Amino acid sequence: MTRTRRRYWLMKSEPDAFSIDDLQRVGTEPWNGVRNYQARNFMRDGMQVGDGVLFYHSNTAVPGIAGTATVASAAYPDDTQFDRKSDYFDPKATREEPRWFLIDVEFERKLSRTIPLEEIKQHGERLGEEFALIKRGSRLSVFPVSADQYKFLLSLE
DNA sequence: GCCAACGTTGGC
DNA sequence: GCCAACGTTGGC
Repeated sequence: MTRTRRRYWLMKSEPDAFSIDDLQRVGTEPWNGVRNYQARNFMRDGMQVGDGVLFYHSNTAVPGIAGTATVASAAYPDDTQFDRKSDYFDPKATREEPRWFLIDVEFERKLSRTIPLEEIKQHGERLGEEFALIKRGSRLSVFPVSADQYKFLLSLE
């Protein structure tokens, strides 16, 4: 078997809906509800068990990186796409041809403090202006982070 | 295949 | 709550 270098990702969640504390409580959570093709493709085609995840709190008073997690499963179909009663129901998806995939995310640790977006932005030059978190207008909720970016961001803790 | 209209994201 | 930026939908 070939060994694959661990990859890193950033995943956004609105803490009112699901926070790092919620993840700590449940341990592992299926990352359902992603309905963006680019984000889906990262989960379906890019992620592997053991990959590192920066857990980001969005749409909250102080948005920022709140914890770390790991990818805990291979990609599989997001069940909510088949559930008529779910907000994430997709009438065009079928069991035979699912449209949306997810992975399980496992709690690693909560940071001693949330690293605020405002502070991260001050390191744009260090992180690269193309970094999706600080790139103007970027709304992607799942995207790759380089090993260097990962290490640097956590060094701000 | 174009593109206007619409819905969503997410910082502020 | 506002609204800029973006992605998706659907008529043509």
